[in-house]
Amino acid sequence: MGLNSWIRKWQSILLYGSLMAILLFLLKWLEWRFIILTHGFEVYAGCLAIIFTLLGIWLSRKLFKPKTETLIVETQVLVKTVQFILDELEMGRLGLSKRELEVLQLMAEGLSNEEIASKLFVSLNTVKTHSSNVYDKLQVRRRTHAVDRARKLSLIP
Amino acid sequence: MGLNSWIRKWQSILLYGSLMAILLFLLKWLEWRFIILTHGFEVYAGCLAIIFTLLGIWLSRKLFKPKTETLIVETQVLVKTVQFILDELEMGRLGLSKRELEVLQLMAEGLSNEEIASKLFVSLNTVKTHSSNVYDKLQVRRRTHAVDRARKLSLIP
DNA sequence: TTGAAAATCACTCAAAAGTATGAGCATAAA
DNA sequence: TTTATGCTCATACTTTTGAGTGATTTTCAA
Repeated sequence: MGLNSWIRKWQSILLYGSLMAILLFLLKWLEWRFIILTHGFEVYAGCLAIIFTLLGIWLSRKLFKPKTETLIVETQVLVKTVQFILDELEMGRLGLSKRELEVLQLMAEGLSNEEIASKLFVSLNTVKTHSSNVYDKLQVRRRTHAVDRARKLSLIP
Repeated sequence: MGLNSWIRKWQSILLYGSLMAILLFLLKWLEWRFIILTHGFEVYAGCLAIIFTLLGIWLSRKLFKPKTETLIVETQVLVKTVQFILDELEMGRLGLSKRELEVLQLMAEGLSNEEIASKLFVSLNTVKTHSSNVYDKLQVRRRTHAVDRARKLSLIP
């Protein structure tokens, strides 16, 4: 509960307290004027009870705020992604290493393992190892499938 | 509001009414015994007021179900699926046949030639022929390269 | 400094992909 | 009717890719 509403709550309590006091005085005044003269004490007490019960109900409804239920509605917003943003979260989740991502990117550009090897200045076998690791981590068995999945996971543009 | 809860509500009201009556009798009894003898009438009325205010609060909280206020929070979810439109012009320029495009699309989804064959109900050799033709027309020598180029030419999503 | 993860490389075998060539069939256009 | 095109399939062969295993070096954080 925020400070503001806390203050408002106690302001309300003071206000209602004052109202109660005024009511009591009113009743006291009425007592001498009419009620006691014409009715018995029980009627007076009954009126008092009813009035303050109603006051209590009113007070309660003012003081205690209704429970708020948050309903989250997702609105889809179509956005033309001009710029590619790597999904670091997915990267972490899959445990893809930097080198493996590099190989994946070059694979996506259509390079053969041989071409990737010469581009990264490593041996063909190294590229094979990296790509195999990528396949394991993406749970696929072919490079085309790996590329497709990686694209859908925002690992490559 | 259901019938059941409606009955319960009026049951409650009767119950609380009875309780109020009992309380009044109790207070009346106490009045003669102690309170009036030792304290002034104002104190008695004050006690009455406080008790019935509390009773009212309690009553209110029991009777009136807390209204659940639904707070709708809208969160925007980015959807980057821009409607894909096949570049018919490029299709005509390259002379890709319908079947070849089909094979290309399935290739892009990461399917093997074998899988494409069974999906299209043709033989593996047929798929090989189609894919070879695709490579020729896209001027590439590998399926990953073909997929990359096709994507850039808006032949596939 | 030490231990774990990452990066590097090799070797083998198997599977998949790609090349080349030829051919049958259907259909639509010339 | 002839021709061209697309789709189908086959065989033979080469190249590339992928799986599995094992090993060494590098890097980086605890």
